[in-house]
Amino acid sequence: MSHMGYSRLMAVDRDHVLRTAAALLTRKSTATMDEVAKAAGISRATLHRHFAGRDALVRALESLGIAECEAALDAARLDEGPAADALRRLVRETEPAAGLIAFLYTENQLFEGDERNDGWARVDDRIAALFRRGQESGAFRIDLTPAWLTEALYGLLTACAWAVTEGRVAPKDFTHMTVELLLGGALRQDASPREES
Amino acid sequence: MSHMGYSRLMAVDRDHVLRTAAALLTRKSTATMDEVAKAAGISRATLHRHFAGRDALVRALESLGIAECEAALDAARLDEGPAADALRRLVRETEPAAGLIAFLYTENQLFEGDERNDGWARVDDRIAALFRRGQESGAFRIDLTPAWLTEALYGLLTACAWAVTEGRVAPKDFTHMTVELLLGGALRQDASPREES
DNA sequence: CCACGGTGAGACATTCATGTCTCACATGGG
DNA sequence: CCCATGTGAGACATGAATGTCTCACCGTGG
Repeated sequence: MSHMGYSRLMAVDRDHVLRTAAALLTRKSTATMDEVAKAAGISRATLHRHFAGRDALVRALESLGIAECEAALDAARLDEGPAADALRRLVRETEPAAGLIAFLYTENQLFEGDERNDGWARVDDRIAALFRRGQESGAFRIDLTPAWLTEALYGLLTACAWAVTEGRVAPKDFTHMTVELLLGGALRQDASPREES
Repeated sequence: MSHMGYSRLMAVDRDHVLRTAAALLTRKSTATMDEVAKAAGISRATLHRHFAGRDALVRALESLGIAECEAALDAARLDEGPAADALRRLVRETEPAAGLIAFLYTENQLFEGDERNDGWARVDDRIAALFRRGQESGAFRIDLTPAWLTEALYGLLTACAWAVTEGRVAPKDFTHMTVELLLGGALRQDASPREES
């Protein structure tokens, strides 16, 4: 490990492969190992040298996703300032990883019987703690449990990531759409709605 | 077609098979045709007699899901009364089909290249029209587009359905958690939050 | 210059879900 | 009673994705 530079025939960058695979599997969750290798610009043999199999690749993606979530959690400084602002920062920091999170959130249904990566428990706990803090400070309503708000955050991130890829939401609106719906909901709060019908 | 009654060895009820398959695939989206047949109490041969293949089964489930959505849309009477109340009725009517919707919402990623069942366009339009009506009446905020609110509804239904199956949300709270988050968001509106930190 | 490590390409066997077929059997109607 | 229909069980072939292996090649470092 002296130069860190690499031509197209040098040692494969594990991180580059993982991020390429994440980008591909985000769009097509059933992509073949061959397609993943092609997307990363390497051969299937080399891909298999770095990740023993598809399971290992998905597990590595899971670890990457957890790491990115924790990095976003760190960068958002959830303990500082109003909980609502902390949540806004969290969503903003999470946006680059939203596609990967969407893939893992829907793929996790496959790991039902197996042992669950306990990294998710750590991430879930930190997010739930933010919602709990907001409830205790009086900023968040208490009839929605922190566990549900955490799941709702995952769900909205996933929905908005897909909506962006399908062109239903503009990429620049990702953070606004996600965080505003999660925080304020669809109802207007400022004005009294005029009755209809 | 005289009696419509059937013993356990008589003609298989297509609707029963579909609903059993929906319930199974909701929990395990990768279930094999053999597992689907076992769950429905029939043999794989019989299952294949009714649905030419897995694709045909998923398509039939898609049609069932669209039909249930349209039935819920009809029952919710979206044109009557305040839009917020109409949305509450819609979520309540949709709850029984939430698992199936969750399966289709995540499985639809697989039908990217193929032709899309235009039934979803009808459902999407009716839901988006509800949100638009709410915006025009002044009840819903206008910075969240109807298309995004529609996607968010799907996403929250899916997230809440999964949260219920995983025990993170009580089944009886399904409608409340979903509709209250979608309408009101996480923030308290009545009281001014006391500042923290 | 040469040996070594990492890679690409391809062949090959394996596994698994699927699609298809046959046969035996139970039920219900004529 | 006997036949038609629909079913269950199982065998079989197919296709796709995967896992494993070999071989040739290239660049690096000695």
